[in-house]
Amino acid sequence: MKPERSRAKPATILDVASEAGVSRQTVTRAMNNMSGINPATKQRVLEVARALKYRPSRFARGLVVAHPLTMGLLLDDMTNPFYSELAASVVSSAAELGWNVIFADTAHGVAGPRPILESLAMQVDAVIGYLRVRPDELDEVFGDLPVVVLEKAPEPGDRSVITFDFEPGLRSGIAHLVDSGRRHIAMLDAGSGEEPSERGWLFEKIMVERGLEPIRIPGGPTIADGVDVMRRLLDARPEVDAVIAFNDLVAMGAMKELHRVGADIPGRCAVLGIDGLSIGEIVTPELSSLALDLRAVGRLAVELAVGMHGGALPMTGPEVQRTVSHTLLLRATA
Amino acid sequence: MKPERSRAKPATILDVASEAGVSRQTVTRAMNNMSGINPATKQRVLEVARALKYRPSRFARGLVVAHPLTMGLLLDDMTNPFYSELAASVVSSAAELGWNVIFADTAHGVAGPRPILESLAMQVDAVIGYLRVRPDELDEVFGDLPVVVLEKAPEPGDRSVITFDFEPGLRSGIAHLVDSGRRHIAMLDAGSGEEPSERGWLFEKIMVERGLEPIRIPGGPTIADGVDVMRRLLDARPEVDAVIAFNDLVAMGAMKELHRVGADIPGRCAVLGIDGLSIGEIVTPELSSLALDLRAVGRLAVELAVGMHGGALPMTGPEVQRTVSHTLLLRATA
DNA sequence: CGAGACTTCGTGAACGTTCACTACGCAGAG
DNA sequence: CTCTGCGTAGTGAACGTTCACGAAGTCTCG
Repeated sequence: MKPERSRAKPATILDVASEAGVSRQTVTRAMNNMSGINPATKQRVLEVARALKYRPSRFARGLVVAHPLTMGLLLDDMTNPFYSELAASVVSSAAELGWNVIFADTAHGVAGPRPILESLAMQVDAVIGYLRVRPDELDEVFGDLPVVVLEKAPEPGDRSVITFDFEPGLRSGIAHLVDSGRRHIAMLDAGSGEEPSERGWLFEKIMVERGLEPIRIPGGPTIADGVDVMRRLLDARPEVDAVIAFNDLVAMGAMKELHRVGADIPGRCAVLGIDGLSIGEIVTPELSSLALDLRAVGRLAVELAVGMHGGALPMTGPEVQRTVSHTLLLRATA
Repeated sequence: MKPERSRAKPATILDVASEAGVSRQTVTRAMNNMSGINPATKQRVLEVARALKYRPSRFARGLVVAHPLTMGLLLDDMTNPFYSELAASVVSSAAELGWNVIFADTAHGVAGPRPILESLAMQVDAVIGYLRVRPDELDEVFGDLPVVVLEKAPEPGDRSVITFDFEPGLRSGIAHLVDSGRRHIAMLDAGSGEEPSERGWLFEKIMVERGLEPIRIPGGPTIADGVDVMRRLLDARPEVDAVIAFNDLVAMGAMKELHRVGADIPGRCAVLGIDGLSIGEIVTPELSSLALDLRAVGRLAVELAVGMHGGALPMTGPEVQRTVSHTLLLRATA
């Protein structure tokens, strides 16, 4: 009464072959329904395969046939709509090129980002992601893997980087607010601590250029932070008549607070988000925003990564560094 | 002036070995920084490896060492927050168990879902997903792979299924609306065509049981559909004082329309969504909903799939069929 | 000076599959 | 009766890596 290898080893092609009384090659022919096999044998082999729960090893197969290419996508928090819209774009762009996408979410990592990175590096042929690690650490982990880093200022000798240049968008956003009569414009920022983010100091720079006072309130990047920072702003500077938020989530938090105190949007205070998420349409009034074309960003990232993988593009240098900027998406809050 | 194998074949461990004047094993030792190697040789090997752009084949390695397990996740549209919240949960639950997750988005498939399914089946060790295909087709594509199907009514002999039982949630939702004095409750449905969805006919059943008229308007599942169907409802049945929407997106669309016509929520008309998405918090007033614990669903799906893979659970039958239901999440619209 | 012990490195085998080729049996044509 | 061709099936080799083992060389110490 032996346990017939209950949970020992998964069946191999040889197990199937001997059980069905044929050779490896015949099993292969049956499994991949190739020509040159008698329908009766094919049937029999298939039945044996099923009985033995045989599944061809993807590793052994990958060794022999053309490898299925796989992209690693590294995101901070998939729950955030910004990242999920980006992810959707990357997945579909990659699919069009015949690549798979494997995900890693650094926010929910069990033991910090580093192990996640290491394990991802083993599994994939290229990486796209929000990588907030030093360049040398990048080399250490990924070696010569193609890597596209998102939203990072390019430095000479850097890997492929897609930079988000907030300046043109911010400039046109502020211009629009000023043109519509706003004079007390505040930025709901989310740098690290009291430090301004890049968006924060660009805002200050542009405002100063225009001879306007740059009101900048530090906070966090979530909806709740938006509520909080807007409340503080209203207390400290009741004269504000427009806010630009660190992102759309913060903007929607700010809108919630404005609604709570009964302030009309955009009458009493205009609101301008950053990101241009599609969920900006679900709030009332619909959120105006400095929009990034996330579909285009995802597609660009995939094209760069695939290009580097194929050797059409170098792994580093200006040729693989791109800049994208925002366009003013006017809906109803500004 | 030969092109030194510019784009011919990627370097193998043997190329590195001969170039560095050592053996395979020494290269292995250097790459996986194992003990028993002279630091100087290790350094040299590493340099050669880098120069040749050598990357160990994950297939060859997977053949020898313990396989990294991979989960396939099949979703309709990652852009939809419902799916992305679910995806985030699956990714993190899987990561905790040491599994990778590879994504497929059937909405953006190039040649229909079938090829996507086929290619996924080759790549993964288990599948979780919204699979709207016939059971026999499932067998055909996935064979004996563990498969967890989401949101499907269980049938005898079925594979693993996580059923969403809308009845308890709907019952308590309707009870709450009635208790707060609503009498003209409508369902903003999104079945196929004029046909009621499961949520639709359950709504009708419960309403009839209570002796109330079940008003059900067919529509679609998006925000825009919500706007549209609410407008039609307001035209046809101005007396409605509460709506239950097919999902949160439709509910938010309905809220937009109510805002547009200046109707107070929940004063003039209560709104109850289904799903309990976290983005329900960004609208004003915050959306009440029949909430599904998506983190729990994701975790459950992963546990079932991993259990089936490991042999702890059968591949089919009642032991791997679960039912989850909604809880009434009261925020501000009902 | 020789016996061990340790350090460093190399060799055969194995993982599971597919490709290219060969072998067999049998039909019909010459 | 032999030759050719076709349908079917099997065999050696290869893919690129790691594991288990063994073989040198160096060092230590009696």
